[in-house]
Amino acid sequence: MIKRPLNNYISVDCVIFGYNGQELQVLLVDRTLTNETTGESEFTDLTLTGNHIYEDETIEEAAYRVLFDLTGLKNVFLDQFKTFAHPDRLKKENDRKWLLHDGRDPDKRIVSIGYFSLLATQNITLEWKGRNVKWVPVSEVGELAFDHNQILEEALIALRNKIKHEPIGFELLPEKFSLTQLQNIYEVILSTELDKRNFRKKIARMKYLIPTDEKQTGVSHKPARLYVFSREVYEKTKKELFDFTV
Amino acid sequence: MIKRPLNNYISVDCVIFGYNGQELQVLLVDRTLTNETTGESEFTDLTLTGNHIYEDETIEEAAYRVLFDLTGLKNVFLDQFKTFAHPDRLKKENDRKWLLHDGRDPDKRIVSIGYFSLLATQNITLEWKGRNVKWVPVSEVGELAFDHNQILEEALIALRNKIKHEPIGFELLPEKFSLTQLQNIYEVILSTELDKRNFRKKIARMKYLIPTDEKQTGVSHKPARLYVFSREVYEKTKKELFDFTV
DNA sequence: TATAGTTAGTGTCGTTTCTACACCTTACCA
DNA sequence: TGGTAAGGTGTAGAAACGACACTAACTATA
Repeated sequence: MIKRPLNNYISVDCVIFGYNGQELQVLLVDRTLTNETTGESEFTDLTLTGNHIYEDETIEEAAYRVLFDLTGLKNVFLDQFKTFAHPDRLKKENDRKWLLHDGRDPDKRIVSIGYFSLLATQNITLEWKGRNVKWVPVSEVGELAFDHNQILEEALIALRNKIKHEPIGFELLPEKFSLTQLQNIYEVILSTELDKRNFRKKIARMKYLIPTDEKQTGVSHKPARLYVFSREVYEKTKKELFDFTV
Repeated sequence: MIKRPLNNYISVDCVIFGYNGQELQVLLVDRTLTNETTGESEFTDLTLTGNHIYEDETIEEAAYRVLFDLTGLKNVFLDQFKTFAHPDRLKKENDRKWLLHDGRDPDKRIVSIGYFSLLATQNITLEWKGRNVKWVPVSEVGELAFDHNQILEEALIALRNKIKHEPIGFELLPEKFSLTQLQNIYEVILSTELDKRNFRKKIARMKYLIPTDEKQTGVSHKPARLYVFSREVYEKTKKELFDFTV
């Protein structure tokens, strides 16, 4: 394998959202600093999935690479939402220790470009760069490493804004999904409750959400009809809105 | 004056929009490379207003600094919209020459964080860092330096998206403005035509656009009533939308 | 001082969308 | 075959939308 030269002052952080049928989740990675002489853990906490980029790589390619390494998937929803470069963003005590241990200069300023991603699968690699990976409900996220709480917060803001105006909810669902699943996505992300009948009337107007002949299987109640999203129809029928919020 | 250390791999580029009553404009800066031996100009073109940041400065502070240097204003609308870091973004021939002449390494990769700004004044400094500054109608912008055409394009996309959902149009107008002025802003930015009566009905529903008792002066026709935007009212009355575009 | 020129400002009607609200249907399972 | 659990549907009143044309107010100038 050929080593490609790293650019060590640019990184991407990917806020990877998932949905388990109940809650919005985010993918986090264990960070444990082991004292080399005693072998004991100095601290352990969690980070977002981030990565440096290669010198000849675009930031978007780097973000897709992170996603591919975690999931094996290539066509994943990905959106650059904000960039973080505060001079103190890596300067908490544990962060400095971690960087030093990793052979990096904790005083060096690193720009991190934030992407958020919506995954339709819970199937992720369990180990990434030798570290454990897991889903954590967004509501249960505690204190994260670096400025990752802030990055997560901004990712949520970007997600909520985007989902209000663009059809992206089903990126968190399998290709074929039920309207109840979709409604739940909106309810969870926007912390709101929606009326089932009104929601369905709205969906019926969106010609790009197309009912199939298939139904749910393996449920112990009336199975729901499954829908698919058609990007072609969406691109054809979308119109521009002018409606700054009252 | 104390020299603060520069961070030479992070920069901000500010896409500064203005409105002259007719068109959307963007602020551009002359870039002329003078051959040191012959004294002749090797090329001349235009750039956006960008700047490196100081080592202890946040990127937002740097963007505000650029705006302040150009306008003397401090409370200007500013929005971080996208970050540009393509490996080849500074590698056009003229760009390499310019960087070399400036004592910088053209092979070094520089991340640029894009901000767009809306200015309510046409009063700008005429010279900035020894370079001429001028307003150019967006429709008449030719080929710019570096990747600045792309940055401008993305800024326009961000502006159009934002203005559809958030009340920011009047950031391009004086504190007190007429509804016709406001309508023109929307028409120009969204390349659309709006019905005057329907526009005004919509405005009437937005309680944060408040009519004053004042009228235009110095116009040779019926003077229009002036309105002001109230941020307090806006923050109180805004509600969340859920309406992904049909 | 009357008039021409210019922009401001306003109402209605038919259509679409919004909101609130309750019951029957379908399938599985015990 | 009856209980359980979610799926799926319609209506009516209110609000917003889009299309459409005339009068009002002010200035300049003849």
